[in-house]
Amino acid sequence: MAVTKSISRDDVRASILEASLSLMNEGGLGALSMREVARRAGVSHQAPYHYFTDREAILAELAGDGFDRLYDYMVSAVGLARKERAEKNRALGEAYIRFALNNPEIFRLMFRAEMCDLARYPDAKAKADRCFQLVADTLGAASTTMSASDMTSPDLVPVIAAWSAAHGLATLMLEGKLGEAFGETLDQREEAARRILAFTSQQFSK
Amino acid sequence: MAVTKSISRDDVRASILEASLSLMNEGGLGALSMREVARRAGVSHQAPYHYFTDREAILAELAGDGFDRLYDYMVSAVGLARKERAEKNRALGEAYIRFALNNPEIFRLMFRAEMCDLARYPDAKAKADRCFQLVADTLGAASTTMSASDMTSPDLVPVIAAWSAAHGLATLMLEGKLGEAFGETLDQREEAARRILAFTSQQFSK
DNA sequence: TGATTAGATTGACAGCGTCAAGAAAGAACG
DNA sequence: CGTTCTTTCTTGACGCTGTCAATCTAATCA
Repeated sequence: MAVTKSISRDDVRASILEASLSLMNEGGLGALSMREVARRAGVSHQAPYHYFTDREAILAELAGDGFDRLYDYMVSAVGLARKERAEKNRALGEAYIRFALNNPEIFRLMFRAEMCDLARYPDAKAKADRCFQLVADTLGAASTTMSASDMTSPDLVPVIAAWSAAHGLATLMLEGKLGEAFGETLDQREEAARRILAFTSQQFSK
Repeated sequence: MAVTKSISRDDVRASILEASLSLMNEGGLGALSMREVARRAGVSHQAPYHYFTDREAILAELAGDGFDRLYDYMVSAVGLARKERAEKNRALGEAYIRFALNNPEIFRLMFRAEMCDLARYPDAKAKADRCFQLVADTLGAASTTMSASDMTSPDLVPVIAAWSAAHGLATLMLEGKLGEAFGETLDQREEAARRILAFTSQQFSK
């Protein structure tokens, strides 16, 4: 078995994903077309179909990567935070919003049901669930584990309430619904989000 | 001037909008194509361009209608609520979420920046601003008026925090991120949202 | 009536996602 | 070595999209 193939299978696959990502970040989700991806990756317009069954499969992979990165954001933020529960919660929310503001297109992709039906892509779904579990574990009380199928549990009400607050703020800022006076640079916007999130977590800390 | 024209200009315009709306509600935003709209409205594929400059103009009009209906939802809910401020706030949030769950596609359209750039459609923007103003006036303290360009005001922090909580809950439910165990029928989902919102508004009522 | 003009239609173009068939290149085996 | 088989990739095609351009229709006005 040759140690070095000139161009390995994985290389092509990686370059397709890389092209997809850069395309999405440059021109938004709408700019991500199979043909343009192929063009950027330097392959024929049909080659991506040998690695992904269809467009949605690429989106699912990108979304999965996004959830992995969101997980890292949150884990490291919570780890760095002071040990008080309120501080952990605030750090979690801040990380969530920081991720959204710094990766707007991926964040949109991750949270739009019609983009990729996660039920059809178990790998991506597992990565998403891992994030939600982290949110629930961090925000939730000492309660051991709560599966996603246990969402009706009353214990989850505060968790979902707090998660919603962070998610809504991220979404509204991302879509520019809070007015541009809210800040033009990324730093200003992050700072504004921090102020609002501080108020929210203070209220939620009874 | 004839009182009855067989088919008036406004009729065609209205039927185009109606076709767009039903198409969107049936197959989602992705199913809304200019050509299919024209087909449904019974006109040539180019006729819509005599009434709307492009696809985005139709979306802007639909979004504007959506903001009008959201406004009505909220005004009537707040009017019916008991007169305590906390009750008004809860009613506002409930109306917001009820609108989202009952009009998912329009709600998505209204809050996705890339769908239609409201800056380019002043009419729709005015209708959106009217909604946001109502939210601010209802949630906000006695403070008189706060323009959208005054978003940096500290007075708005609690307003945005509460709005974010409702918007995030609506979004997460709409996109199925809270698990299907959360309720399959619309009534179940509305009831679940009510529970969570009750918790949130309780926390925000100090 | 005939001229003008606004409204609506048909036709064309480039781009899209994806199915289908064929080419190219490498491995397996006589 | 030649032959066959399999995996990898390309080319070509189809029907769809949004939109520009030119044409046709029908109503208005002199």
